This record gives sequence, C-alpha cells and structure tokens, in this order.
Amino acid sequence: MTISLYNTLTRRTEAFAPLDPNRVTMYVCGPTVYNYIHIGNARPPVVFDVLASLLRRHFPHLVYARNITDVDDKINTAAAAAGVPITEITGRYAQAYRDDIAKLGVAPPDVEPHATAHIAEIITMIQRLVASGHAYHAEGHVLFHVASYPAYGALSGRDPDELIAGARVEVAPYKKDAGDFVLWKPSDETLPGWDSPWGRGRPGWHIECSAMSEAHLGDTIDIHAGGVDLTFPHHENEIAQSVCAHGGKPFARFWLHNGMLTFEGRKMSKSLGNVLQLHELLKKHSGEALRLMLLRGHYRQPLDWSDAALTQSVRTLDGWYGALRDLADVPTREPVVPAAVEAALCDDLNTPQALAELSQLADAARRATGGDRIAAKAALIGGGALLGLLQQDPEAWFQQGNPGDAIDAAMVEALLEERRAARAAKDFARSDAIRDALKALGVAIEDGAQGTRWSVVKA
RNA sequence: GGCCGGGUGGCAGAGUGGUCAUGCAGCGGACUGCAAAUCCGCGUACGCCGGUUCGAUUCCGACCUCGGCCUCCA
Repeated sequence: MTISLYNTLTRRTEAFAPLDPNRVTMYVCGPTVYNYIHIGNARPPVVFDVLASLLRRHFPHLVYARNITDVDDKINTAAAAAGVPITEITGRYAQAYRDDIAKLGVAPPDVEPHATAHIAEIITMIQRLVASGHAYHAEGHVLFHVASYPAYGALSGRDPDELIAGARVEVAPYKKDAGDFVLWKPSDETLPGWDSPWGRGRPGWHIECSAMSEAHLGDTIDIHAGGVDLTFPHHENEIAQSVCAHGGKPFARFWLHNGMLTFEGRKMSKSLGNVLQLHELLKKHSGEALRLMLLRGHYRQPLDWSDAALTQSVRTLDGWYGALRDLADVPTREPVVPAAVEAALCDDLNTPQALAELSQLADAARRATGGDRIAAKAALIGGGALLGLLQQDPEAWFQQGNPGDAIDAAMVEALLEERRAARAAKDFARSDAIRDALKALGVAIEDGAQGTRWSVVKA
C-alpha cells in the first residue's frame, strides 16, 4: 500500500518514496523547553507519532529525530526570573515534555538531539556558510544573506524581493538586507555562550535544526515536519541554510505541516495567553482521550479544542472499550492491522477516516459470534494500535476514571453486594437507592447476565 | 496589502460529479423489575450567486465570511 502525503513544497499530495528505502529519515521540530507545553504543541508529536508507526510498518528502518531546543532567549528569561541556572529550566521542562507526551501514547523518537549538544556542528555549519559567501559577520553577529539564495521563499510562497525590502521587518543596522536572519549572536557574561570564531555567543534559532538534521540524518532527508506556523520563517530559513551549506543539495524532500489548534476559534498560542497546558489537562483527563481528541480532525485542518469535543472523545472510547470488555472471555490473538485502517492512514494520514473504520470494527466485534469473535477482537486492537489507541485493559479503562478520581473499589463492591441481596429479596426501592447513591459517587452500573458490573463515569 | 487554508445535518468531522461517511447527542422500538449497556429503526447536511454538465455539496468564476503566516510561535 502506497503512502501518500501532502507536500507543502509542491502543494500537492504525492506518493511517498524514500531516497533510501532501507533508511528512511524524518525530522520533526520539537519544543523550546522553557515551560510546560500547551495542548497545541502536543499536536505534532502525536500526529507524527502516527506517521512514524505507519512508516515503520512499510520500511525496515526509520530514523526519526525530534529535537529539544534548549538554548533560546525565552529560556534565559525564565531562568533569570526563577533565579536558577538555565540547565535547571531546560532539564525540568524537557523531562516534563517527555513524561507528558508519553501519557498521550507517543513513542520516543529514535534520536532526541539537544541544541546545546551540537554547538560544534552549528559553528562548523556557520563557518561553511561564511566561507561560501552565504553569511557574513557584523558586530559580533553572523547573519545569513538571503539575497545569496535565489530560491528563498519557495516553501512558503513568498517573494524574496519583498522580504529583502522588508517593509515590516525591524532593520538592525548591522544587516545588509532587512530579510537577513541571525545565525549567531553575541552573549554577554550574564547569558549562556560558547566560544566561536566570532567571539563568545550563542546560536540563532533556525541554525540548530539544520545542524542537528545534518548530524543525525544526513544532508538530504525524506521528511521534515512541524506546525504550519513554522513554514515561515523557520523552515524557509532551515532550507536556505542547509541547501547553501551542502552545495545546493536538497534539504528535505517532503515537508509536512500540521494545522493550528484553536481555542474558541482563536489560535492557541503562548503569546496570546489562551493556552491550555498539557500538564494541567493530564491532571483531569486520560491521556488516551486527549490523544483521540487530537486525532479526530485531519492533521492539516485547524482543530478547535472544547470540553464538549473532549467529552465526545471519552464517550467514543467508552464505546470501543465496551466492545472489548464484552470480548474479555475471548483469547487475545496477535493483533492484526485491518486494511481499511491502514488505507485511511496511507491517504495523507486521514485519521478521521481511520477512526470511522475503528467504529465499524467495534460494531463488527460486538456482533461477531463464535470463532469470529477472536478475529474481530484482534482486528479492533490491531487497528487501535496503529493509532496508538485501545492498548489498555478495558477493565482498567472503565474503573480508573479520570486522574484525580478517588473511587474506593472495595466500597463499590460492598454496595453492589448489598444491592444484590436487595434485588434477590425483590426490594427494588432499596436496590434503586443504592444505584442512585453510586451514581452520586460517579459510578455507573449495568446489570447483566453474569452479574452487575460498574464503571467510573468520566466527565 | 501579499501568501496560504476553511465554510458540510443539533454538535464534531471525513468524503465524493449521480444509492452509505463516521462519532456524540436526540427520537421511536426490542431487551430489563426499573435502568444501564446492547440490538433494530429514524432525521432527505453540504456559505451565497452564477457557469459547465443529463446531473454539482463535489469542477470553474465571482461574492460573503472565518482563520493562519508575513522574522517569538507546534
């Protein structure tokens, strides 16, 4: 099955064929670790986690790199405000990032390069750019000369002349053209810095991705991905740096961009202050429901976050896990990935279609009888696996509630035993009173042929 | 202003030149002591105006409207 992907570079959906089928390379722009990420920042790791699993099924070897940006002026500001060393800030929030997205079912990338661990590579790349006339040194800064790269603007569809003229760009006196961007900037004693041919300083934002991509994946990579808001200037600048540093070799063959998360119709953004931190959401909601919420829309479309939609995600999982719970007596065979689910994902990562297929599989699983139940269960779990869903024990799903819910299972069982006795004695008033009491505690019950089962109702 | 991407049933959200998305919610029925869960059934959605076509939500054009980027941004 061919994987088709929409390539921002060509503005069309193309069949994906790697340069080297035995070593597929993918780079995703990771977080700047100066605070907890917001839920919008979690969209790329989740979406491209699905892509990574899909690619791993199709190719024997994927090298997936997702960086950590641990040198940045926002980090410096946060460290100064907290009165702690920079590394304390970056260490803390990098770990929080790993922990939090792991709860979303995101598998670690093959490589997680840190900018500060690649200063030598960054300096070397800048030296190459200076030597080849694509960058220049001025007042302690090294700047990329945009006019030296005629294809600048190709990714984002911008006219280089307008950017160079830069009517809306702040013009620093040391810039040759307003559109030139910084590769290296000087640091005073209060700021983190490294010795370089241009004095003690620190890298600009864009160069790290070019340097780390080169170091771990090579000069030309198959896929480069990130949020659509990075298309310009970040990715445009990465292309300029890498292509010019590599004698004109292409940088990334496929550029994938996820759409923005909105909150009440507006982009969720740290600068707008309308952010929902993933770390906070995870205190109230299961990571799996959050993951499903992020996959409910197509990755290139904007996705509006709302409590109502999140509740729908929980209900959907209730339905799927309900089907699996009814199959608890069936042996769990080696999961298989149903062709329909895979086909949906191969079509430019159409996760909504894949989720629709999952619903069909859940229906089929409920209706299956006899030996078909084994295959139906394997298909549902296998389809879920490709999306990073449905991998836990259904009983755990139903009984754990949301994080922070404290349900005493022993007490629930005791009440149910009492209700069982009341029902046996046809004391339905007592029986219903107990059911109401449990409901008030957030516990729903179902009387079935094999007795009564219960679940914690998730908000 | 330039460059992108949208507007689909109560809500969310795919997709397609001509019988079906799907989910959640709702309604009717079955089952149940009553519920719940489950099963069966139901609702004739594609921003507006033109054009092409035997036929357009789907293609083309205009318009209205919403959002993103334009050097902090996933």
